[in-house]
Amino acid sequence: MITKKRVTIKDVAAEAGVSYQTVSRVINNSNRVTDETRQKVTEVIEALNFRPSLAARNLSSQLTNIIGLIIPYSADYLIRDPHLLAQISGIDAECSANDYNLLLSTAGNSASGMKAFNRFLTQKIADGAIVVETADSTTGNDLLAKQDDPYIVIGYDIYNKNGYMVHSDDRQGAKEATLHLIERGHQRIGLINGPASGAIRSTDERLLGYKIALESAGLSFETELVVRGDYTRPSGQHATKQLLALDTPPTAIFALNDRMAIGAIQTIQTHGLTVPQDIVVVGFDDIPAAADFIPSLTTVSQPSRALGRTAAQILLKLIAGKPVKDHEVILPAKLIIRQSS
Amino acid sequence: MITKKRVTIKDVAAEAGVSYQTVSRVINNSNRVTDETRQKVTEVIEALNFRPSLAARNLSSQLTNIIGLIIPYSADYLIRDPHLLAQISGIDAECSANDYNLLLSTAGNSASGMKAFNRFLTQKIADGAIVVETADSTTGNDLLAKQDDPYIVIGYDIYNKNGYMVHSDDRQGAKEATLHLIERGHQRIGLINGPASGAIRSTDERLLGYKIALESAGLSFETELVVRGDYTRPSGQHATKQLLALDTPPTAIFALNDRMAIGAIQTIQTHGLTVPQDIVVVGFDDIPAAADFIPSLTTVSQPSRALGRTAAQILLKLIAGKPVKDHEVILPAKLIIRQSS
DNA sequence: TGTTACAATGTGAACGTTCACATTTGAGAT
DNA sequence: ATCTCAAATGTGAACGTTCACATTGTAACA
Repeated sequence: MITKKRVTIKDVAAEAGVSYQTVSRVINNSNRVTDETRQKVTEVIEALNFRPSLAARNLSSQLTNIIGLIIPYSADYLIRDPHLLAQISGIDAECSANDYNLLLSTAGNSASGMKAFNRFLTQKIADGAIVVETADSTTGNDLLAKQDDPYIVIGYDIYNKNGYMVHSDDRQGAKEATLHLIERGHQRIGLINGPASGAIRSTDERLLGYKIALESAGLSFETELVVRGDYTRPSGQHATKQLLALDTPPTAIFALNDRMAIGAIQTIQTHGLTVPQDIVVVGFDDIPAAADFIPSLTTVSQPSRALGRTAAQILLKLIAGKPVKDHEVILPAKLIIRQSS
Repeated sequence: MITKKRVTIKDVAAEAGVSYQTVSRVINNSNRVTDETRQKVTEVIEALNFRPSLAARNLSSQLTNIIGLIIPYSADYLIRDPHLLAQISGIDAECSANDYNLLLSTAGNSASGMKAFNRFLTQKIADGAIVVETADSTTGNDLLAKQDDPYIVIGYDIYNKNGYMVHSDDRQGAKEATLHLIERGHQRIGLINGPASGAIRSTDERLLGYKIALESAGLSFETELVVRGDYTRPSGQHATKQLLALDTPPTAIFALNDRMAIGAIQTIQTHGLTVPQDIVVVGFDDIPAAADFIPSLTTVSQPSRALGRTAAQILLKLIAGKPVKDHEVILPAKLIIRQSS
């Protein structure tokens, strides 16, 4: 380890011939300093290569200027989620703009994952936290509700009635997608569902959107047209086989995520049918592959980056003690029509 | 802001009837404490909901227990890079295991991006940094070389001769991919190259691997078979059109990344040809879409997670002042044979 | 029974900054 | 020339922990 003695605010002060407090004012851009003094101090800072100690600042100011980003994904899941980076990007943009740093804390179900999570919770390491809600997030979130620091969930905070959350309008997105299919004349619309109801709020919301659309069009909801999947491509393939095996197969399939939708298209093609000529397919999420796939996939795009940005904005307000009126912010999802429909 | 007074080590000490140093020993798992004392203190910590102040710890210990992750991507690029999350995941795993926190700092070319980067550089915010080298990383890395804290580059550190770097064996991966095609009997192998030579080391390495493979098989390197792309899918399509327009078109195409390979397949199909029957295609990267695409894409997989993990391991050694012998660690890339070849 | 040695615990100082307040400086009004 | 007031700058204390060293307690030994 380099044991070179650290350059402190006092070293700078001595060299510049001012008091340390003046140096402090300079590095904090306080306006209570003459331009002349500021100039001189700045030069010395440059010359001595002085870097203020964040730790000392934090200790003194009682703030860390760090926002924790808690991602309760297992590593594999994390890699596969295209939203996540977009969300992070939005969060990061907002944090950067406000001189906040972003501390990443993935917290899987593994021991080491929970360790990171615990460390985050048990140490005053950040001024607040953004939690990304996922299918995997069975543990941990409930713990968050108990501690003092403000936090906000991207997704649905099912553990804290008074919590803050930001999510996209899954219901409206699914409704639009379904209406889009109905408008194209489809009456029997198969739905590839997510895992068991209640586990993931977004799944329920999307399903609800589907139902509402049917209802508003005067179509009946038919149980046989709803097949369960688990958000993986193979499950989409499997579900599609079931749908195609029906006495009257659907003429359109709405998969609750893109990966399953791609699986659906593949299975349809395997059966000698063409998309969109024979069967139309719509997905949800707008993953990068959706645009690249042939046929390109009609899907519902979530405003991932905006979600991240909004979550960060609200959290920063909470940290600053400013009032935040809405506990739940819902951003609109957007239907993107491509070749598959 | 909640202004509740903070519970400190001294509050715990008073309550438990011991000195604050003893409390410190307990929270640091020092073995110089009786089980009895430890128990009592632990109970009080629990009861008072004491959380040690990271800032105070850092200030005292002169370490932050934070590793900075600098990602010089622009936001859009960041979202599209499937490696990145895998790398982060590996880094995070290693950090977690060693009680280190991971601070994210994306640093694009934008003003706000550079701001984050500067903040990182000008404040003692982390004990060390991991820099992800990218096509975008034209600025910034050179600055890193000038400062004291240890850092390591995932990719090729072209700014610092004495720097540390970890990357996958692009050359060997490309060589294997090319040999794979040669073994299948292909003599004319088109190559969809990356942007201008010299800009990205990995591109050069991959191209070199291609050349070496040709040479080792006694095949000549033909300039007309090498077409420039820019790592986007459309550029792959465009390049493929050029290759197919040759008097003697190649029977195999090796694209230096998957996105261009997918573009190549699409163009080949548009021309009424089939993959792999008429033309064989190989990519590089193994993005998620590579496995989903039809035909699934033969490609070279980078050990992204291992890269992250290794980088973190080395950085932690550097921070601890332990000797690190190799300045450049190269992890093997792996050819994944799928339908497209 | 006194000495030794080491384990357990306690005390003062230090880490580098910001905060709250005190002091100095200088320009304008009298 | 003196006074006033605000702007500029300076000083002591505090933030909560760890480090280095000091003290106490206790078991093992001669």
